[in-house]
Amino acid sequence: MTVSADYLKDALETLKDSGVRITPQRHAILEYLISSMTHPTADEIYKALESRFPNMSVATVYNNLRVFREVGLVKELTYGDASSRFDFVTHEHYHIICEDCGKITDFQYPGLDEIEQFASHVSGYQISHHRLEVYGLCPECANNKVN
Amino acid sequence: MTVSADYLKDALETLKDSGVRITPQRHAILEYLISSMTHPTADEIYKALESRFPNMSVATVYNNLRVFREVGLVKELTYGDASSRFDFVTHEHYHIICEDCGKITDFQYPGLDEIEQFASHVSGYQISHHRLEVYGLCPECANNKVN
DNA sequence: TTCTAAATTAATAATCATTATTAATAAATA
DNA sequence: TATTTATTAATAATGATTATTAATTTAGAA
Repeated sequence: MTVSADYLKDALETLKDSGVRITPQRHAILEYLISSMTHPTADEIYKALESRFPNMSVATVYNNLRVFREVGLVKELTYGDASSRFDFVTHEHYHIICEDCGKITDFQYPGLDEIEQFASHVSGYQISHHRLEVYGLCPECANNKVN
Repeated sequence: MTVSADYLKDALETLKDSGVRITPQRHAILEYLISSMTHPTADEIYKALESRFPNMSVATVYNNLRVFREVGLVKELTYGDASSRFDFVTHEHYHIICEDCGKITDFQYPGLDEIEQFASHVSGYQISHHRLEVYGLCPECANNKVN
């Protein structure tokens, strides 16, 4: 079983291999992304690290999230709302999003390759990947609705 | 087989039933959404109607797209890029998006209810709907890559 | 028809996430 | 050590979308 520490170790390795310098800011952003399971926005990361890096700029967070995206360490999630969320890439998974509180829950589901093949067949596209999200009410919010 | 004219007729009916006034601007925006198969942005709609409505404001386009969304006539599509795209709602379908030119092609695929049930089961969420997109290269762009 | 209230529009200002710019700093390498 | 390069921080700029507000249009009552 891979734990957080290993994810971080592997991520730093990936950066090193890609010729990207490992700065204290990058280390902290990565650490936060891995430890928090909340798919945070850039601003949330910024605020979370404010006490440790009082001088860090929001732009630095954005810049490094872009760097991480480019080397494949994070995925940018864009839903209808204002800002992007960032997800540390571990294994393939999908998201269930609560329409009330915005919480994002991971789940795995196998075998959607079939859809890609079908799409390729009917459209003539060369498929590279797909994106799937499920929307609904999380148990807490569903419960609140009842009361 | 339902044709464009019928879609428009039904859409106007929906507006009427919802107590939403049918203004010339709304008529034109709807007409454009239905006729163009390009999933346009608000700005594209604005520019397309500029000659017929020289005084129309961009805000009017946004306002009315929101009204249409609220009565269920259009869906707002948010991808990674800058601006939302708007899709007139006819039958359920999915999108294949070209990663090169941004073209959006519709396709239909049955029976993804199973995923919703699975997601509900593992997460405890009350599922309302899902969203799926497939990404790749359209035939034209794939061809250009070769040359 | 005329009057009144409500809805809609147009113009414009405001907001807010993200990106660009640039000077200062830190790190890698010669 | 000297020099080049990457990175940061601060800030300005951008651009999509929303809010505000006054003017206009429409629907329905009198």
